[in-house]
Amino acid sequence: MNAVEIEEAITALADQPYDAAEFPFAFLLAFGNKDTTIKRLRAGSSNKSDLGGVLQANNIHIKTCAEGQANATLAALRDSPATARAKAKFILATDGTEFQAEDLTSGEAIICAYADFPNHFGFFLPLAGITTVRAIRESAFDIRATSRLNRLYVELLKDNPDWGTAARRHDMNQFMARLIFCFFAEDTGIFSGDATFTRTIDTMSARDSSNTHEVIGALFHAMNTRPEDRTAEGIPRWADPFPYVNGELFSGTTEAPRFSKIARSYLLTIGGLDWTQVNPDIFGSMIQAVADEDERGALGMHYTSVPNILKVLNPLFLDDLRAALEEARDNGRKLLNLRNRMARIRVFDPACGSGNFLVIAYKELRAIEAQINARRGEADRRSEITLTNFRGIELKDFPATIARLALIIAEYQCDVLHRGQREATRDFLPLDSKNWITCGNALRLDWLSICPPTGTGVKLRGDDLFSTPLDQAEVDFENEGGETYICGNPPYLGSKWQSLEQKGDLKNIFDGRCKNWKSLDYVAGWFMKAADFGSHTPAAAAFVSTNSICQGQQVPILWPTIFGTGHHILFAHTSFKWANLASHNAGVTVVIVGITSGPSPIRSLFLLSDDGETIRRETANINAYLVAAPNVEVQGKSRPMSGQAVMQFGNHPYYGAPLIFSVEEGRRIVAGFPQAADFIRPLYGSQEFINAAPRACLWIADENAEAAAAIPPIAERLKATAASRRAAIRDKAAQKLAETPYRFRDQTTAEGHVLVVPRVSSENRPFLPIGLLNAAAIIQDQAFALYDAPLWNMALIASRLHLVWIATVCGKLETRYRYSNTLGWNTFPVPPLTEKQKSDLVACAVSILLAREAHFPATIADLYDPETMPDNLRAAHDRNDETLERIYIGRRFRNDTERLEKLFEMYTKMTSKKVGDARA
DNA sequence: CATCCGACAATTT
DNA sequence: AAATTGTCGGATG
Repeated sequence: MNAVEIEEAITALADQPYDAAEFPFAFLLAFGNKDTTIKRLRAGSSNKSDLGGVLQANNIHIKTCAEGQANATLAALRDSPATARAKAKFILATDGTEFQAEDLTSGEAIICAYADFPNHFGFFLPLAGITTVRAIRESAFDIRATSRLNRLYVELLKDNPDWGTAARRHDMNQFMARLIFCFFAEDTGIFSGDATFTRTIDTMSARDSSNTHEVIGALFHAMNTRPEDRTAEGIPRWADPFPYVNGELFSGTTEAPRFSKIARSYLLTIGGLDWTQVNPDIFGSMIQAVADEDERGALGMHYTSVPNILKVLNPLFLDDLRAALEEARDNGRKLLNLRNRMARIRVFDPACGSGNFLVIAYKELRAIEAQINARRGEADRRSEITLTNFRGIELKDFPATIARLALIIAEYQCDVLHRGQREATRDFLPLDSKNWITCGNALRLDWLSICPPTGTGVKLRGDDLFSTPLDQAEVDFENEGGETYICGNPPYLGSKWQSLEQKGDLKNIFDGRCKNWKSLDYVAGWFMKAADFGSHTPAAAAFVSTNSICQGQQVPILWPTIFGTGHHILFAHTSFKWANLASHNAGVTVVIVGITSGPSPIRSLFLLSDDGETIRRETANINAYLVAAPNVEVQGKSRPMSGQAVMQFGNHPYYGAPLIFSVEEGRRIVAGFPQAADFIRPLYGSQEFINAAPRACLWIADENAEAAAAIPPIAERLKATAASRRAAIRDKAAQKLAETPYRFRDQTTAEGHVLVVPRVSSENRPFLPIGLLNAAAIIQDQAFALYDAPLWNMALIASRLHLVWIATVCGKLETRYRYSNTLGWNTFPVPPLTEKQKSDLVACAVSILLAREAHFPATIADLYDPETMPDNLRAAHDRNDETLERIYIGRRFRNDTERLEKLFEMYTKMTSKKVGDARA
């Protein structure tokens, strides 16, 4: 169960009549325990309670009690020896009126009315195993509110299908945003004491809900009408206490959808929540799920945590402002200059979602400004930082609407925090009517018109007029001498997952500027647009991105193009795993890259140390691989550049899954038809090689096709292969291969021996897996093969030097090594080798093989486990490295940094010489 | 023809 | 549930 489902379940539980006997079980059920677990607890077999309650080991001790006994019961639970013995994390006591609980690990306690306990569900989330993401526990309110709003949204659309159509979706979204604003306003004092939004709806609308929409409509109408115009507009007297809000939020239609009885009661419940607790950055990111079928249930999928947002914003500009604040000390003049500078900083998020980057940036700037004002003795001064300087583009209407609202709420909260409730309320209404969040396709819109450069009057112009309502972003606003910072977390989509439209977006940006742009990730578009923006006006940009744009094939496509615009990498954060609110937190490994065309003599590279700490390193340059080294982009080559043997891609089955089977299956076939033995060979991909567990495959030469097909179990598999190839109707290559179902697409084998290199393998091993197999072995496409290659090639691949190269210039699968013949092997710089050097290396390779042999039948995975790697094997690798590195520089390298430096240097020399040759 | 990628995916601990 | 570690398909060059 995810957090939303749990919230729904315990809300339902609290709504039911209290049943003392059932409560503990219902409670545990709501937190996602399986029926069988509950059954066992009921039966008593797993119930460890010594007080007649319910005690689930390692989790919680619950006891219901007589009226008024909750406090005493909680004390008894705390003192119970069974609680300690079963290592309970929580204790809980309730009499159906009062509810008490304690987190025994932290000592945190809850005492509340029984009906209110769902408000504290975040407290108990560890019961459901949701502990890793702190933000969830700390934003229990946001989850509750989101989940309720979602139910209201769905209910309203059910009764008002026309509001769900494309034409009215915006009205619907704006309606929801207005509701949220009103809930927030009535709880935080933005509305005066008489303007109680929820209670007014409750009392003025009929219980049968028939006129709810009219009451809400009247309230919205009032909020869109100046006090002096209200009589003329016929605003009812009971709507009069509500202030004029405007701010575009209430302009346009004030019509409301019709409410069913259920929808009305949802509305009143949501209004009853304590909206002072809303956290705009978290709420905003979660609420996207409210209006999006795809994201519903996968709540918070694109949630960017505050620490991650700060990883972008701090090095981009906040650190610099804080340093300036530090430097200004109490110097009034300097403080004033800094405040003036900050008032003209623009933050632009061209993939803003519901605006959490903008909200955090705004809050941080306000915090710095508050310090300036405090030092200048102007603590309650009105802020110079205007919301119009926080701009965004968002594709979807609902998040775009919410982003504006989130900023408005953030502004109010900052005013309360830094200037006090009274000042905040006095200056808040009416809202500014300008729209500074544009709904549209960021890759098609002209960023210069959304953030016009200083001194010029660029008008908004969308490249695609149909997806860009022209009136949306007409904020004429020039920012003389101001700084612009672009930031965000745009969507990532690998080249073959993109829709035609998305491909078109990239074509629009990259076509004619670089070749092979079709292989770029969708996120590359944002970097390129940011670079183009920065070429027109001073700016710096930093995005969270999938790490693949800084790896392998994308590097030589994207980065020379970006560097060509005069940009460089200002700071970067190397790969770290993405974390979101989903309970199993799979997904993606990301980097953060900041670029600018301005001066930046010192550049910051952030890395995660082994114990998870972020380390900052200052360097003169950061290259496209996010390495502190000169710019190099390694271009794949189809032939080795330095005299290595040819490395081939393994044999691709190409829809030939039926050609592959287990070794046991192979034995069964041979047992029935001994003549089949001639056509069955051991098969090795990555896994099979690393774990010394080959599979079997059919391996049939053209001239044996008929003989093989005469064997029934083989014939069956050939038929299946032909069928699966024919089924790939759009793949021409597959259609052709259907005519030769007895063979893999490729059919290459060795004469004597073959060297195998897995395509993907764990990054935890100290050396790359490489091995020697006899000629019978078939290498499948999951591994590379060097057929009959001299063993000194193996010495190269087994070296630390080669691992460093592969780890840097090849792609990765998340952080796994992904070997590539074109990118990594063919480009690997090797000095010319003498026969003596070759035979020395062969000896090294042989001694590695012999060292492994001594541990037979240990697999590569066993032998190269960093914890348990045998000493003799380590020694053999050490000799290999010693021998090879002496060939390179006449001594051992000091460390991997030096190894990489040398390899990059050799590569640069190697490739620039090629260019020279071409000219000559 | 050859190959590089996956807001991953399957398996183990 | 978290940690570990590499399949498989197929568009792209």
